[in-house]
Amino acid sequence: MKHNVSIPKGTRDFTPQQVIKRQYIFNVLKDVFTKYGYLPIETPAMETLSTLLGKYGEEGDKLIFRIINSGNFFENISDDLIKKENYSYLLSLICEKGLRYDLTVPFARYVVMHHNQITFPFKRYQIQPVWRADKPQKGRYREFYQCDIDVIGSKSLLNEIEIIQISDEVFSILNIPVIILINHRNILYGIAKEFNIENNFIKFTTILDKLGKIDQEKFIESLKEITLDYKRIIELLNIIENKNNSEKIMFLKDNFKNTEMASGINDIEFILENTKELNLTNNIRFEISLARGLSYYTGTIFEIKSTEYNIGSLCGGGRYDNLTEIFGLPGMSGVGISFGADRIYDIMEHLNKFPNNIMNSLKVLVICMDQKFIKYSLTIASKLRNLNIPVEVYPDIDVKLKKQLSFANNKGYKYVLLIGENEYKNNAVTLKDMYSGNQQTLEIEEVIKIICDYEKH
RNA sequence: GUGGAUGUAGCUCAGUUUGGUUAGAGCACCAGAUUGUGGCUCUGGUGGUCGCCGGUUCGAGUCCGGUCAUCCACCCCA
Repeated sequence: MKHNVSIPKGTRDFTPQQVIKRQYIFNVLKDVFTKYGYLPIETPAMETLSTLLGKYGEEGDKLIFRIINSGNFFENISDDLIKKENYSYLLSLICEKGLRYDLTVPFARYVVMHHNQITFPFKRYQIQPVWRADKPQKGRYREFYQCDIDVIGSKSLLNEIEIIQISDEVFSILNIPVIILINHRNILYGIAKEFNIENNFIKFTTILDKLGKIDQEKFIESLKEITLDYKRIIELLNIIENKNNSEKIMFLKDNFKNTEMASGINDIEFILENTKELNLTNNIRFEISLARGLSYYTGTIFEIKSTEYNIGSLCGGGRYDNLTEIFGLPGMSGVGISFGADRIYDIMEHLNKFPNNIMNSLKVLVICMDQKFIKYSLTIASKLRNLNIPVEVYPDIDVKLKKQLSFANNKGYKYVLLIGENEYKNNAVTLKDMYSGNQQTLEIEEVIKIICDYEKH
């Protein structure tokens, strides 16, 4: 039978196995976040467009899913308006909401709306799906989960350090080797200023971001578009590329004397210095080509990548000074990072990083072989459940035993309890170990003991 | 938005180069070998408008045109 059903492009269903694995990732994240004093919040799937638009740059605005108004939204639209072909204005009349694009902007909105109930500095974590109307491909979905932590109301660089520490801890628990990339907007700005291209700053950063990703010729081509001085920039980048963190810092200090550069370097130096003795599992690299597209970042910026599998970045974040100002609350500096749970999942699946015992929640299947023993079977199942042992009772009594055992086998059950005439008469059950194939008829107390013993190791 | 690839059974895919009886395989499913015993093995079976529309032809899964969908890369990003 051909059934013609589908789900929207870029979205996915998750099987029980996948959900369990995903929950494992979420739980690791929650545990670490909680350990550092972060509290959970949740915000609605949709926000008003005035909250969302203009925060993610021109490209980002295009990728926001819009929700059409309910009811007869054409009611107030005259033919004249349609003839004028001002589509963006028309759109604004029939569409006032959109699906959230990330968790940082809704968080900023949340802080503004709730600031009189919040004690600052406020540390929150948030694990929820976001939606982007991107073209899907490997590691890119239209619906995916972000797991954000942010600290707002504190300018201290200790927050940056803590974020690095948390990231390192998360990825060492998940057993994914990563490299933590950091940079600073002021350093980028300092470079731009030196070459008199502050006017083209955003463009400059997006070009810089492609260093090493596209071939040198194309890179030079795009640099030419914004400055005639491109040779010096190339020269500079080539010098910097092979240096280690402290050499890079020295070099920039010596060659750039503007105040922005000085403050950026100061921050990076402080962060690197104070993470040195934290025994981090993963390396931090100061990467001056790291730019990040989101226009709201103003200070440190982060990105985390796997060193074993290329699937884009696993985390991205940074410091933003003015995000809440747009919503009318100035002077609230914040810093945060977002963990891409779906990519973390993909990488763990691909590199086989999930712990083996992750699917072990299924323990006992009860098979009742005749209607007469239903009460007896249910009583035994209850006894086990009272001891917190997960038990499933096969519901269709008259299904062949062969099929029920095959069911147990396919679902990975460790134990099957068989209940029939013999067992009932002797007030016992037959315990079958599906792994070894052995079985014995025992009193219920003995069975419980065996199952509990197994549970312990 | 630009470029490349792929659509055949529930799933993974062969077959398309060179058109030719009834379109195959593995997995999954059902039945049996085994009426109170799963996995392994063996035997048999169910299951297809070959993405869709049109064209060429005596004849199209195969050739041509269009269309839709999916995947990959670029862009950007988690």
